Amino acid sequence: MATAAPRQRRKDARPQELLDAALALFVEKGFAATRSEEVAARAGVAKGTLYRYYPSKDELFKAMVRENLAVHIAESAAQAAQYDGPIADLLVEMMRAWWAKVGQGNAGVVCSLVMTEARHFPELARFYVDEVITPSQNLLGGLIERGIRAGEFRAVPVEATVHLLIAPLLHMMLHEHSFGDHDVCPHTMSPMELLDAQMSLLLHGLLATPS
Amino acid sequence: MATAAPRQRRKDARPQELLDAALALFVEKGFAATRSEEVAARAGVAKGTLYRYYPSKDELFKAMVRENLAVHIAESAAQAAQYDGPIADLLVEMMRAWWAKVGQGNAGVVCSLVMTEARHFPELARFYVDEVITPSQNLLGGLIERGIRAGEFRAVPVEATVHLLIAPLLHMMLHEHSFGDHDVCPHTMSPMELLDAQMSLLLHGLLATPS
Amino acid sequence: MATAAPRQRRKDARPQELLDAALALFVEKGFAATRSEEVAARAGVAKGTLYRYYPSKDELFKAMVRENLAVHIAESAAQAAQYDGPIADLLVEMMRAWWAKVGQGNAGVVCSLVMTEARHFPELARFYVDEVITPSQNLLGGLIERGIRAGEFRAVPVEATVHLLIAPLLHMMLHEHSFGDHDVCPHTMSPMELLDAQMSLLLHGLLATPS
Amino acid sequence: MATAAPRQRRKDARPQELLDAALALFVEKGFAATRSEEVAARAGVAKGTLYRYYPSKDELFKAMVRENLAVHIAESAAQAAQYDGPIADLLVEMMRAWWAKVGQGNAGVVCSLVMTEARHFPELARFYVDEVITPSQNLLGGLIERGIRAGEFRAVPVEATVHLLIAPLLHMMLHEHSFGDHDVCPHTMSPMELLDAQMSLLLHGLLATPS
DNA sequence: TATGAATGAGGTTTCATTCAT
DNA sequence: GATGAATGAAACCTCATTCAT
Repeated sequence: MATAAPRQRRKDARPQELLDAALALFVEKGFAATRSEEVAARAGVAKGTLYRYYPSKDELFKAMVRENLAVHIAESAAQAAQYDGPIADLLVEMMRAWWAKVGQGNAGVVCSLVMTEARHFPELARFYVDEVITPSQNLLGGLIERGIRAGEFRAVPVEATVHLLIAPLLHMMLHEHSFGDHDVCPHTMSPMELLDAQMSLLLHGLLATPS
Repeated sequence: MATAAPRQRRKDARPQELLDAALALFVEKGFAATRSEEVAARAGVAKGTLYRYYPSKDELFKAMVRENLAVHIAESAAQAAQYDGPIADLLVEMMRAWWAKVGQGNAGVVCSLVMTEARHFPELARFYVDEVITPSQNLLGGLIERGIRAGEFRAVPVEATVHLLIAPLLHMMLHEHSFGDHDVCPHTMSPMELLDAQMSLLLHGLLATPS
Repeated sequence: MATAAPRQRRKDARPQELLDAALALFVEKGFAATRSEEVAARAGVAKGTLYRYYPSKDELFKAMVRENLAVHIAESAAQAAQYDGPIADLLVEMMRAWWAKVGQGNAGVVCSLVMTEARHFPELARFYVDEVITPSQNLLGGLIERGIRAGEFRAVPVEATVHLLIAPLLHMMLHEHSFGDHDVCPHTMSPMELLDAQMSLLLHGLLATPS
Repeated sequence: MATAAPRQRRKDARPQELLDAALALFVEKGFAATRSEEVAARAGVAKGTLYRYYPSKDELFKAMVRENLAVHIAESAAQAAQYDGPIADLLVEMMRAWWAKVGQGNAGVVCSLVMTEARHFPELARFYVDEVITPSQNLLGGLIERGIRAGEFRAVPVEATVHLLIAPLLHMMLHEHSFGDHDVCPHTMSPMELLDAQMSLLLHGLLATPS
């Protein structure tokens, strides 16, 4: 049948459409304030249909998060391995690449959402920590250690340094998520500007005359 | 009368007891998942009593936030004014003082809560931005500028630098708030260690041989 | 003591002040929508004081009704007995007197209130019927019968005629009570005009040429 | 399918079933004393179902009133226009027709209910005045004026006369509504008897010897 | 498979009434 | 007696979830 194709395509796309709708609404209004029916409506289906794909609102949330984070997991670990030049350059490159992926797409707001709703979803929190935070920290931590061993970096505390690399960007995203609307806090910096300034500062320090 | 004292002392303390109970529960379970009755119960009163003091659950939340933030507002601006030595030392001093105040007491978790629940409380978000974030940024930004003018600091972009000072600490608090329970993410660093490492890094930079 | 007098006077007046406040508020907002505390406040006392005088909101209502109706009960029966002239004149006179008493003072709105709230207060309904409605009907019915026996009136059905005398005035009061506010129904007739027109019509009929 | 019918028929009938249940309970116990859940139960559905059809208890009340009054609005105006004989006969006819419609069916108790609850529903009060009271008054008033112009009636004040036509019947209904139960006031007159007696009295007057 | 009518547990809020001071 | 803080039953309403069609 000619009509079967689009209908089938439609049906196959359902789960993704529902997850997209869920993401948009959870970001906009928060998990608790979003009703299942709204999600269904935004995905163009009826309330009952949502429950054919996800057995509860909680599971919908978790599926949405996993789906949107899964893409970015276990990606960029490889490029760090076979690299040769100065670690500082690689570090800058990786931060920029990370931001290009996370900051622009869905992953960013999903991270904000996870932090925001983590108390309701302990398993999800653990998943996020295990699959997103820890790998990222290990990746960056490994780079720092390489730089130190190579004599390129000073013998800084690795964990703190990693935190100092990650936190400003994550915080900026969460800030945008929490206060971005209501024109409450007009940003004068673009994220990339922040990133560049951050990397420059971290590498060279604030002091004019290094001791 | 001797018996009058506890009664009266009790009554006068009610609002604060309710705010304390609210803070504890909102932090523990989030705003939406906390029932008014639980707040009342934790404060040792019945459901209806809560409504004698705060006309709704929303207002209770707002009052709790304002109360806990009000203490720290408009405090530390003064000490920065009449200071003479190196700005770097003052900066380190202020960050440590800020952390001692905010990181230890209630203000820290309240900030995390505000970020977490900001979408439900637009007015509160604005209040927080106007009364907490902006003043803090101005204070630190002023210091950075003084340092640059004095030739002590390099001509770094001020806004990004301020962000780089604040974000790691705030993010650490939020991280603790979101993932701290469920022993999901055992910290190996103490906040003060992080702060020291952060300040050292920011001042001297990561590179071993400054260009 | 000099201060005892006014204080005592005050206390003695309490019950009446409470009943007055209750009347005003019940008329204004209805029984269910009036809170006990409002009644107390309007009477210038605290909530608890109200309960020293009336054991419940229901009892307060009943007391208020009885108090306001008691005055008019068993009054005017006497004047009808030793009267000599035309019954028609007496009838007109009594209706006018009744209106002057009931329509102007509190009794009118209390009647409206009783009708409005009667379903909640069965005993009160019975009290009202027994002490107000039935005596009034008997009084007027007796007059009509005297008029018929004297040949002054046609042999009309007594009960219906009594109803026709009473209903228009009661209805006008209730109408005012229900729709009087909200400038929903501007009256062009004064009650006395209505009463005169009514009596004239009832006595002489509508038809130009009596058959 | 044979089984589809009752389901569907059931669903379509829901609104009306709910309105019927609401009418019965509001009449029986008053608006404030009737709980939403009772209305639902009487209609044979659960609490939540009621709210699928009417967004609040207030709206349920208003819908019920409008539904029950809408039938009678804008009906009988026509029959008055093309009539030829004596106005008195037409008047009697119309009053009897009106009573047959209003007095027997739901409209009567609904009118009583509106008067009783009018203070809580200002918009509804206005609706009732505009759509029920005023048109009725205009209709009857027009007839009276026609009769006066035709010389059939004396030059009586129109507004008062209209009031005298309407009030006794409305008052009887309200009386029944307020005191009818509790066998508090056994009626010896049937409404039709009252109506006939009323019309006779109004037309011919009470006096035996018209002056 | 998709629908959306129906459900009812669960939450917020009100307010008549009590009682220690 | 007077007060008003405290109580908790009761009412309204929401919305996640189910299930007959």
